[in-house]
Amino acid sequence: MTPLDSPLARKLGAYVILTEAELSYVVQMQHHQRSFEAGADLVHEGQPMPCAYILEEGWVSSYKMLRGGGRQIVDFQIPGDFLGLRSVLFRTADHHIEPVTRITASKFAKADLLAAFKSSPRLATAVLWSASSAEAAVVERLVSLGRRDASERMMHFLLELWTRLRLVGLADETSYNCPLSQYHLADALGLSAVHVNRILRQLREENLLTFRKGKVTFHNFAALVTAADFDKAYLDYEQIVVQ
Amino acid sequence: MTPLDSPLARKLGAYVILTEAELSYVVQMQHHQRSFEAGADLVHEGQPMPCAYILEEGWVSSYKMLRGGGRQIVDFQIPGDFLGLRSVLFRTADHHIEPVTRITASKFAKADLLAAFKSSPRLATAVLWSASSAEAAVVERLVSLGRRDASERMMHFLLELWTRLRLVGLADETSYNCPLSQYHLADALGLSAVHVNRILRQLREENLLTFRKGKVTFHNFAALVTAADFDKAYLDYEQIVVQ
DNA sequence: CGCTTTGTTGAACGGGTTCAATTCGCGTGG
DNA sequence: CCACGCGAATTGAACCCGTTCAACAAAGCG
Repeated sequence: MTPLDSPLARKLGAYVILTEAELSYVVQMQHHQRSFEAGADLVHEGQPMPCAYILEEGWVSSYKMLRGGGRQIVDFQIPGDFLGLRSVLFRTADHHIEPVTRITASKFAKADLLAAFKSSPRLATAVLWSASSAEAAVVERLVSLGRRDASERMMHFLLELWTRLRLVGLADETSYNCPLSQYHLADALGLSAVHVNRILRQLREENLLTFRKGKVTFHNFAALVTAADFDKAYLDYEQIVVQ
Repeated sequence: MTPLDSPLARKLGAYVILTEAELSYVVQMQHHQRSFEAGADLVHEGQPMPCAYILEEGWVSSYKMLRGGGRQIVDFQIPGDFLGLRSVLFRTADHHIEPVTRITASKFAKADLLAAFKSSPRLATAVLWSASSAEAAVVERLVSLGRRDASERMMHFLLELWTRLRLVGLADETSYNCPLSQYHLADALGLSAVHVNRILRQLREENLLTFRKGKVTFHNFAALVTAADFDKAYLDYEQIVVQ
């Protein structure tokens, strides 16, 4: 694997310029690959988790279950994201982690990460930055659930996914492949699957975006960004690259 | 100030057993006290923030504004919590920070914190743990906004506040003082102030809890925990104490 | 003591849910 | 190759939780 094949290296490289040595360190951390089937819980809430993973391929969801059987998806992970980074620090996971598709991920131990941090503070900064922007995305979702209507939530969410996928080279100018079902969207956005369907139809009819057969396509970017009240700072991520 | 007077020392001490030296280090970090008036923005979104604070007294809210004028409160901070810890790492704050009451807080620089971390890894662990459980609380609120109805949200939120206040000695067995207005509750829980009022009346009439004149009182703890689907693990925080 | 903020209550409205039925896509086995 | 089965998508209709608008009471404060 070369740094260009590694979504994580691409992402970290977008935050901080990394040296050859740092890049190869990152790549080297990903040699222990393994694959998991869609739907099979990777981590079960309350279960101890001694190690974490770097997601290489496929999509994952992190969610919490409620007594009544309801489900709230907290976040999705895409290639280059960490799985269970928090759980490494603590004894047990505080939510479920389940692949949305078949995935491949590389395992690493707490010690590996700490060693990497020790050898390169800049690498540590990049990882922290990445973790921090994942947290910011969760906060942005909180804002959506609290104060945005269904249509705004959907647009905002699909735009946010686009910026994240872009960072690892998995989206082009106006579209990306997205394996999420309408049930996934519903459980992430705090809506019913039925209403997700209606909203998607509405957005399609308004010629704003299309989500069909696993592919999201934006038809009017400017209108979407405005209607969703999407923070344009996200769009400038690529300009973070400090050479 | 002694460790017992310091909410932060109390909280960290609940996570990890700290030595005399570590405790005094924590106390020493809080010598640079200053006070702020209620309502005056401490940090404005997008504004650079070179240093952070430890909240000593009073309550603070962190929130995001929406284009339409709506507000979503992301979290409240109580004594012992950090203000703008994240903003220290990054250049700019990603949300507003505003005192709910008149507060006193002690300033510290990024370097102070890093020095503390270097001198005591256990202190670092405790701080990270504390930051991490704040994040977990935000996730729990996300779940509330996505999948719980107004009554459950309210109960869950007031119970969560209780556990946090307990940790710093600001709540007794069944009650605590709470300076939040119904507007604050509304903006934190994604409800309208009118509906917050109705829900509080309902909870009072059902003899579950009372929130009047700045004081929250629980009347039936067991029923509340069940109705709110509140994770009892939170209640066992005091038992976390690992040496 | 008036003024502003906060709390309280009623009535009408509406976004989103729920229930139910139908269709579509697709892998599987006869 | 086609029928079957099953999960996902789609659509309609009734309902309901929470909002909005509006008015008023209470409490805090200079």
